[in-house]
Amino acid sequence: MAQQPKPRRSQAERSAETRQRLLDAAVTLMHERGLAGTSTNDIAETAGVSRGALTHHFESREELIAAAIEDMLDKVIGELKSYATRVAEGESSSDALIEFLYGVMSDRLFYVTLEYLPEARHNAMFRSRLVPVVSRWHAALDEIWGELTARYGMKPEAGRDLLNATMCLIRGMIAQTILRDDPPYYRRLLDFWKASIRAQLAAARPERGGPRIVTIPLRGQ
Amino acid sequence: MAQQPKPRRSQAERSAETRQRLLDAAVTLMHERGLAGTSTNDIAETAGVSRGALTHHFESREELIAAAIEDMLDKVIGELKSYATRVAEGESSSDALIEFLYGVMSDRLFYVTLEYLPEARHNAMFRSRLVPVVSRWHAALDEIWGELTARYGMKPEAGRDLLNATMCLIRGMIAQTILRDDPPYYRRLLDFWKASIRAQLAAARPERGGPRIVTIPLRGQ
DNA sequence: CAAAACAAACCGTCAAGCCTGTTTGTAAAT
DNA sequence: ATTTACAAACAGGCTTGACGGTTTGTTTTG
Repeated sequence: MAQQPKPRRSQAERSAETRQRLLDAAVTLMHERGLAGTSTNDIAETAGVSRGALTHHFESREELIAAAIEDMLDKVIGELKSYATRVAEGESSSDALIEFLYGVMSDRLFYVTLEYLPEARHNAMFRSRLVPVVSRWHAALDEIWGELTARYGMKPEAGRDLLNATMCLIRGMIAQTILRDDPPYYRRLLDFWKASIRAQLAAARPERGGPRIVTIPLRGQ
Repeated sequence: MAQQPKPRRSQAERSAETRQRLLDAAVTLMHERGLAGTSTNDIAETAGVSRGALTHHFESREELIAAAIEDMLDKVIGELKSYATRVAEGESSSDALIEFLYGVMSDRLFYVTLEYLPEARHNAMFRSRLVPVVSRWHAALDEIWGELTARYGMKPEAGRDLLNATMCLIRGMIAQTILRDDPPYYRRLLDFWKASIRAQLAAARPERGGPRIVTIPLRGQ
């Protein structure tokens, strides 16, 4: 009942906002109802625009979904790059970084990923559409992890192994949460992993040239 | 053009075979075309039976899919139990066991799992329908892994952490293969992990009661 | 600066296709 | 003969992409 919110936005503004509302709605619905449970109708409704507007902005449902995923990933890449500076300045331990990555992935990112992975697997067009963003995402991960391992004088190549293992572990954990609801299980696993990484990083410190010896922290008691 | 294959099978035989053909077709199609790309029509056609036969055996598409998943899992559980005896008799190293698990998961199991995880996440009925089989699957994993860790005198609790990490890593790796086609990446990661597990098991050998020290194998050169 | 011409954004309906579950009918086993 | 297994036709619902029409903003012209 206030004044009508029509401060004469420019075409570009109107267009950008509508487009963004559609992208956000698509990601939200993919997360909440799944890709299969998300029709273009649902997306338009959630975005608060007509289905006509949706078709005006996106050639097909597939293109909208892909654009929404790209948008989501680009935002997360932004968060990552911002966190990376903190890591570079030594303000983040490996423990904190791992928690950060798990947080980012389990917030929405990997659940949404699980929604579209099947489509990506069976639809080559869709998959190629996503490859560039995914590469940017991987590059951002390499970058932030490189900041960490560099501090420990670890060779980039060896560091990347730790990153890949860490990310795959996190992916697997999140997939597992769907059929196994057991928070302590995941807490414990993540703590175990943080300790492993800590040990590996410590072992990389180039102090003596001899064989690398490291104490493995006790787990689970 | 041979003789007609109608040696007067019993009802139970006819029924069981048709049912099995449907289950097999469902799993095959889930793997090849994805869950979303698999209609009951497709399943009946692939199974070589009519859609009427399908509806006769399964109340709904959802029930058929669930039954197919259960069947697939039960078969894999069988393979696992059979391999477990080999482990118990010391005929399998940790390296071999990890390769075996990766092989089982990446053959079809986890790709099919990725197909139905979204449905399981959003459909509570479907999820509860699967929980019992999934529990049996986890129990079989615990059993086979227990055979291994017991040989090293590792406490079951600590051993389970290694199993969970191993399985989650494998899950994450397989999910990753969809958007990143890079066999050396996965080969390297798995080798890295086998070495880690080897070291952890060796460290668990109860020789001295002192702090556990273990050499970390060099990676990547 | 004002009006006209144009372009872009947006809306709502329609038709075609597909898919699932139901119902009705036939063959095979007990 | 009766029950079970299977087959085929049917009906209803949902979804997507297409299209004609309307509103809003931008550019050109007098």
